[in-house]
Order: sequence, then structure tokens, then C-alpha cells
Amino acid sequence: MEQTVFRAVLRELVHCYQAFEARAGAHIHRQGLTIPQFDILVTLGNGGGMTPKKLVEHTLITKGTLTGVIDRLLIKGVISRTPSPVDGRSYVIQLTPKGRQLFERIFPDHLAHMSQAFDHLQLTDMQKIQTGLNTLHHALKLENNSPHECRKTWPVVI
Amino acid sequence: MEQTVFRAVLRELVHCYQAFEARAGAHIHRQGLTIPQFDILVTLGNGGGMTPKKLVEHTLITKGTLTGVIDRLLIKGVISRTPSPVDGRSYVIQLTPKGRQLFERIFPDHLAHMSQAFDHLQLTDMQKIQTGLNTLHHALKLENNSPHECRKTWPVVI
DNA sequence: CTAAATTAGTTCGTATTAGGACTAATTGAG
DNA sequence: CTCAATTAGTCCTAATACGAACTAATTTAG
Repeated sequence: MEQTVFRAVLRELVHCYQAFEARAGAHIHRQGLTIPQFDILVTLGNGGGMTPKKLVEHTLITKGTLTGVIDRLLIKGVISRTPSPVDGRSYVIQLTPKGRQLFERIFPDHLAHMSQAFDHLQLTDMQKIQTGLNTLHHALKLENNSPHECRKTWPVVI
Repeated sequence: MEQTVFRAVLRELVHCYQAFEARAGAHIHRQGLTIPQFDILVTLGNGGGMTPKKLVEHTLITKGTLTGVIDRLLIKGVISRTPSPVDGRSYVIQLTPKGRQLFERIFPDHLAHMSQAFDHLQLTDMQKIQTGLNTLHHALKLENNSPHECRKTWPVVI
């Protein structure tokens, strides 16, 4: 395979991702949240209360990091953490009323902010892009030989 | 614009990027380097000696972070840092012989490792993907209204 | 030329990241 | 039931990440 082509593809991929992060991050930071904090807020807002384990499965955050993110969201008063009634090792993380209010205020805003980027794109173009990304994703995906555990699901940031 | 479509595109984008990072990172970590350290090594290997300012322009690393990355590469003995002959505020960062040897050993390996992912893709598919990514990149790119300064160039990681 | 503005790098504070060690609770095998 | 293996969360370390404050050197305005 020609090196030039696949390197160009990967560079474009990185470019795209950075543009996405910059755009999403700009809006999220304006709300006084970090991206991981927003990720948790949105996951809880759309999915209801859940354990840290579920949060790890549904977001981009590893369990070691999650503890700290949860701590800071607790301080902000937007989530609560209560012992699980069914598992003595675990907890249930939920939005507080303040957290739900925050979620309901900023999530629609966030979608609107992000959708602006696509205003002048045709639907068919986007479907082509999606197909291409899917192909690329499967090509890049590490097979079972990976020593690390893989991300299970997609981030709810968007 | 339909929310479903653009959200699906963005999710795929994130997926792709993570798969890329996992694949590249797996190889890089096996060489005992972190991704930013590898980024610097490759930038210097392909571009010759340069100032920290140039390194920031050519990589994904911000200047505050760069100091630490350079420190750790100095400890590893793969780069040198000498005062700039033309600007008393600045330095020239260069690969040491050991660093160049490391670069020449792992960079071709890295390209080979990454190119495996594309082995079963057609050239035309990749060109379509590249075009799609370029469109997406331009759509997502923040305009001049961004308060933060934007990334100037692409990472040399690949 | 001299004061002001700019620039290059460093340092600092807060947050995140991965991974691994650790604790406590739960589950499974016999 | 009882001990071993698993599992859920926490804590720890090293390395980033970003932005802001800071120092020193350079450039620019007047």
C-alpha cells in the first residue's frame, strides 16, 4: 500500500477530530464544564441514574479517572452518589434537580451548536462520510490480539 | 438538519479516532515512548533540529506541556538542547546520535504497523474517505471567531 | 536611543489520562 | 457452608493538557 495515501487519510482524520474537539469544547467550556464532566452529565441526563461501572461503559472515561470526575461533579452539586441497594460494593450516581436543570439547559444548546457545522452539507454527503468513516473505523480497529481492553460503546458527548 | 445524521457522523468520527489512537499507541508504547514523546522524536527526525516554538507549530503539544516532554526526552538521552545562536531567549532541540538511531529504527516500523490496517482497502475507497474527511474537517473547523488560537499544522505522529 | 509591546520558554494550578495496586463485597466451586 | 476467584471502586504514580502568570530577551514606536 502506498504510504502517501494512508498517511494523508490519517492526517485528515486527526484534523477532523481536533476540529470536532475544538468546536464541542468551546461550547462546553463556556458552560463551566470540562469535556469529561459534560460527558457524564449528558450520559446521566439521557440514561437516568447508573453505577460508575455503567458510566465507564457508556463514556470515554476509565474507572480510575471517573472517581475524580465524580468528585468534582459532586462538589458542583449536579450529581448525587448513594450506595447501591443491591450491591454493597457499588453506588448509584444520579443527577440532582440542579444537575437536571443544567442538563436540560445546555444539552439542546449543545446539539444546536454542533449542528450548525453541518448546515451547508447535503444529507447524501453526510451519509457518504458516515460510510467512509465506518470503513476506516473497522480497518483501524485492533483485533482480539490487543492487550488492553477496548472501548465498549460510544461517547455520549454528542 | 436532522440531528440523527450528524450525531451518527460524529460518533463514527470519535470511533475512528480512538481506533487510530489505540493502534498507534499500542506500537509506540511498546517502544517505551509516550505518544507526545514519539511525536517530538519523529518531528525532529524528519525535520532536523528546531526550536521549541517550531516544535509546537509542528506537533500537537502546547508550549507549557512541551517543556516537560523535552525534559523527559533529555533524560532518555535522545535529544539535546543548546542555546540558540541567533536568539538569546531560545534553544535548538536536536536528536542525539542515540535519538537518531532510535528514530531510524522505530519510524519505518511504525509506518509498516499502521499501513497494515489499510492492507485490504482499495485505493479508490481511501481516496473517497479522504475527500469525505476533508469535507467534514472544513465543516467542523471553527471560523475566525474562535477565542483560542487554532492548531497550525498536523501532527507528525503519522 | 529609550520605554513599551511582543515574544520564547518556564513554571504553576487544576483537571484528565492510563494502568496497576489495593480494599471490600460478592460470586462460584467443591 | 467455606475458601478462592471475581468484581466495583478507590488510590497511586507518571505523563499530559490547558491556560495564566512570570522572566528574560528582542523588537518596535516615538
